[in-house]
Amino acid sequence: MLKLSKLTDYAAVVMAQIARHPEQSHAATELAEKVRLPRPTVSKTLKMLARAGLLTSQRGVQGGYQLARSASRISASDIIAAIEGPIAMTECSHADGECELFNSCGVASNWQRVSLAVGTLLDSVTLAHLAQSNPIKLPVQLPIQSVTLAEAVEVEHPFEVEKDY
Amino acid sequence: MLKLSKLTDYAAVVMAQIARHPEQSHAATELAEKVRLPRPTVSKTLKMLARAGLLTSQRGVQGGYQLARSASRISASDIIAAIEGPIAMTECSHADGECELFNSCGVASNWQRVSLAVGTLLDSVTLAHLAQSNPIKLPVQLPIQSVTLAEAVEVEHPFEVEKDY
DNA sequence: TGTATATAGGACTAAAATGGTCCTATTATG
DNA sequence: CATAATAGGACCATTTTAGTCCTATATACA
Repeated sequence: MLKLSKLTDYAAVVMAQIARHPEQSHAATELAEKVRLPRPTVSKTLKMLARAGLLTSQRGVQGGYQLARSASRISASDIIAAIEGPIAMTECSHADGECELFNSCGVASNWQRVSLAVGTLLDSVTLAHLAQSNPIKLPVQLPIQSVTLAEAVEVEHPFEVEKDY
Repeated sequence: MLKLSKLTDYAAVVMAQIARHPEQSHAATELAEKVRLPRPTVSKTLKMLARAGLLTSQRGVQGGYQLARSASRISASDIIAAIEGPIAMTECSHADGECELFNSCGVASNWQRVSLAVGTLLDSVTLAHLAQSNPIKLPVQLPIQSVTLAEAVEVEHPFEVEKDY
């Protein structure tokens, strides 16, 4: 499914909620009510987001959470990474690969490129985008051009993958 | 992590192996040795791929698996979907949403757009791309322009998300 | 026609990840 | 000093995933 975890989903919802009132401080209890999710769970995601540096926190009376920077400077991948760790589609996607099958694999480097492309895409989506509840539908030019991929035409010749069709 | 399951990873490796010799039929045992993975597991993924229509199978002596269509007509999302089901980043990404929080959520429609964009990206990557073991690094223009997203500039004004920064 | 070689389908188990709750600090306000 | 908030982490139940294995079915060919 290539699915985000529920907690990541909650995180996005909560972040969006905060982004809509960035000037004030938001307590876990308040946010839980707003997004209609159990308080302990909301609290847990808030802690994770704060530890990742996306939220600042204030303890004590009148405390709570605020965005650490503007919503347009927080990306979807920031939020995902805060909850699930770095975005990597495969085991070997991250640099310090310890997959002993790396050599016999044959697709590793290309999966890494795909992973990179997905990462770039998710970088380009901001919390400001997500928080907008009544979106204007405008095409957005994504900076995918910077991601390199093998060219299909070149592949087919050496391996003759097209022959059987 | 937004990670693919191991089986999906195996599936990609096995498909790539087959794609490199598309004219011949490949038995599970042979493929398992080539990719150095346990036979039952490889067998399982092959069955899934066949059931999804990406491979054709032949039983009996001299039987085995072949690509159902050319490698350039099989996409990464085909492979992912064969193992993990349809690509959907969030619970509510697929049409028949039954998330009771949909209304209070506030980010649903935009996550759906992001999910769509990731799907489009994965559609544009073919097995021919993946199978190429020594990739030529060429920029590829992805058809992401067709995916609509909320415009950040428009978001910031109504909710004043930029004010606090 | 029988035997060997394949895949098909699904049951089953063990291990890991996830979701969710709760408890005990710590910090800040007034 | 009491109250209200976050910090950190322990803990458990549930679900998902990985992996194996068994039985049935189909095909080739001697």
